Amino acid sequence: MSLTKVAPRSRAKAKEGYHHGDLETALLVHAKKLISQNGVENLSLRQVAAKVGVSPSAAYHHFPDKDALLRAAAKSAFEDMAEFQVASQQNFKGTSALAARKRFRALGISYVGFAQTNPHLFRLSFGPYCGGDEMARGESRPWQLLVASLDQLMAAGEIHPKIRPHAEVLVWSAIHGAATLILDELLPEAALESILDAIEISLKSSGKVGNK
Amino acid sequence: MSLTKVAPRSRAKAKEGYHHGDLETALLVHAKKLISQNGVENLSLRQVAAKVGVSPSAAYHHFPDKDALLRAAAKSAFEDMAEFQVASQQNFKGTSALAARKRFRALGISYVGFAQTNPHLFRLSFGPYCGGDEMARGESRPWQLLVASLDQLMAAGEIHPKIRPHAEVLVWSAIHGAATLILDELLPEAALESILDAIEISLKSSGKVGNK
DNA sequence: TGTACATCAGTGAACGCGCGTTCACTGATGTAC
DNA sequence: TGTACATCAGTGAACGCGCGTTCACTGATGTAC
Repeated sequence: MSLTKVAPRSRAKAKEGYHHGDLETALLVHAKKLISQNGVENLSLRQVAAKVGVSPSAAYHHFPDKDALLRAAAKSAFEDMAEFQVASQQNFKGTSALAARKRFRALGISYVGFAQTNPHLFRLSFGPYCGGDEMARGESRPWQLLVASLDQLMAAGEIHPKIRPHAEVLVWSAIHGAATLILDELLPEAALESILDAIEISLKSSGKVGNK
Repeated sequence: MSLTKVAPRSRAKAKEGYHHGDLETALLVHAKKLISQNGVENLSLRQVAAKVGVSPSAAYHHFPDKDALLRAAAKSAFEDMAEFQVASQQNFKGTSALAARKRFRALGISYVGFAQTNPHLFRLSFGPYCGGDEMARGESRPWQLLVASLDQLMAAGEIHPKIRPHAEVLVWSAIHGAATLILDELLPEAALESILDAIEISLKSSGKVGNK
């Protein structure tokens, strides 16, 4: 419910031994751990506190309410996905068109892979607790990774200049849709390859379609 | 939790005046109504019963548990979307390529439109309570509408034969992703037009992409 | 048609539960002099 | 360095709440003869 934002507080690792050290981080970590096991809908503040080994009320010194913790967890999970994506790209170095395309595909495949490996965290990242603002403004890591990958594809001549401005939106939609539908078992996992092929075709073509 | 399926029971409109008449339908209708207002996460069986004007335990004569009601509601909401889509297509009759394309776009636009008009019902249709089976097998109404629209597009020469087998999957992913991301305010509503353009391009091209 | 009975869709009280949040508190840590 | 005090991150008991589900029940409806 509440719209207040999470207090920034000590981001740096506080020294251990002082009361708890860094309860905020600990709560976040364990919240994500429990969510990834049971889903957001089955998470309670008290569970998190218990897991961390702290009384239920302690959390209120770090988050105004449960919602704020969940929003922080959602944002954090989103960054986790970015890390996962970065790792998946590292096997494909170089500036060739081939390398750029392989990195691009790895980005999409890892997006879906993260969703499959961590379905509950993926669901958490989107929907009600989605931070929104920062991502809509293109400031999130996954978005930045996508922009960078498309820039490289463009530099390698794999994207038609007329299409480039719409590329992020198209790619994100198609991959996000694929991830969601595969998660819901509405599409087979194999569909992803077809989708990636189709995306590449769209990006490379001139952007003209028959008479309207 | 439970995996038991909803008892079929009297699908036909039972005569009013007998106890309740058709409590199963009434529960379903009011569950959807409440969900569309407050979201699934805020729905309780007791609320639904109260809204219908029946005791909380009455529901158990029609659904084994709350989960079963929610799954039935999810399925019903999905069919609602199909109705919404059908209505949106009716302005574009004819067998010309132009008409087929307009109907196709109307299908995508109405998908997103339904999501925006009924965000909670849209969210309900996918995710945890998604029936899965029937849709995965392509038996759901929205899927059938998509297949029909693509067949018409194909007949009108707007889809390259090599692409046709992958068309459903590509289109559904891209549109579903767009709907979800627009709902989460991660993409502007205007992005949909670009995406539809890109989809049409993909469908019409030959399916070949540079050396891999 | 009338009666006896089985079926079935409701009631309403009760259950035990875990939840988010509050409050007054405590005691460790940090700081000013 | 030592002391007095302010700050702050914890505790733990308590709150009121609405929840899903159960149970024995009731009374209306349908049915066999």
